[in-house]
Amino acid sequence: MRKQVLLYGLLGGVLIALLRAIEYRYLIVERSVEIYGGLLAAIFAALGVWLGLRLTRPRELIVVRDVPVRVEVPVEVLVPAPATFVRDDARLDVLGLTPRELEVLQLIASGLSNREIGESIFVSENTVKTHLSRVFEKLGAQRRTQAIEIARKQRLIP
Amino acid sequence: MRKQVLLYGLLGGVLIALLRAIEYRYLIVERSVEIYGGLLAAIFAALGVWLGLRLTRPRELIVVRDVPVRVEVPVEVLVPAPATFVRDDARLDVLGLTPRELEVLQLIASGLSNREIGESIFVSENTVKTHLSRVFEKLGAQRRTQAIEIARKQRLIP
DNA sequence: CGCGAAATCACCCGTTCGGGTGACGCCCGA
DNA sequence: TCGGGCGTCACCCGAACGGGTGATTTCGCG
Repeated sequence: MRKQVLLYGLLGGVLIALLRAIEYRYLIVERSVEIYGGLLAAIFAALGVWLGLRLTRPRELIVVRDVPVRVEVPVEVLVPAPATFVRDDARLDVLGLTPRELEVLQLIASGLSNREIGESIFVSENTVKTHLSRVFEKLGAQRRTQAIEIARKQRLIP
Repeated sequence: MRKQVLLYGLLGGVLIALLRAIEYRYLIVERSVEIYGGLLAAIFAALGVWLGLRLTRPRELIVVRDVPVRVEVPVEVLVPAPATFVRDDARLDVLGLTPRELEVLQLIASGLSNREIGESIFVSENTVKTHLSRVFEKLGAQRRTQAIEIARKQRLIP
């Protein structure tokens, strides 16, 4: 943060110096308003581009990561804010995915095994397998990883 | 597309006219270089902001969907382009993932089986399994779906 | 030169997954 | 009231997967 303030200050100083230089030269070389005007325009256009991008770029969030075993200290990292996910319900409809099927689809995408899914939604592992079979059939997938990828591309899951 | 060309052309004309006007006024009101320089600067800064935003805003794509059997007419939908993915190389380094390991990780995320991965990168299925074992170990995953989810959260893969 | 990291491959073994089949209860709309 | 969709569960079987061990080659770094 402080670095940014310094940067802006420095930039301002440079610009002022630049303007002085331009004005000074103008006093020496007569009738060159067009040249220096153009130069000025170009400089500020570039500045505008930079500034516009800088001010409107996606905000960044501080994210505390899931800490794996081998790391002792929690790590904080700047991450661009993700675009909000909007599920394609129309797509869901044409595929004919039922709510339950979508649910297990989301759960396999989160990395759970069939057994874990069964425990988390209180059904037997066999039931989970049945749901998944239908999901695979409807999505045209042979593996769960493939189903996840397909569903993601179709915007059924984040 | 043609509309944009026209727009830009029009804009250019306006700018030229503006410059002429400024210069003209300069001939009348003496010693006001600073004022008109500032004006010029402000105008082009604003132009720069607008242009920067215009040129770098996320494109929208026309997506032709995979058409399932039950739909008679192909559907086209405007979808905001996803924010460009930036891999967290630092994170990659901390975890100690080798390039080859990252490669197979990306391939399982795309839904391929071990055999298919082996065929696509011209190594044996056993080699793929070895790479994957190390990936799981380094990511702390038990399943490939879990590895995918973890890697995604850590911004190692899109 | 030697050492270690990376990449490659093989084998074994147990678990998980996917496909197929069959069955039962519930509920909603024709 | 009857059919069909949905959700639930079970069993079998073959394929895929994951874990473990061991081995070889190559390459860069000290």
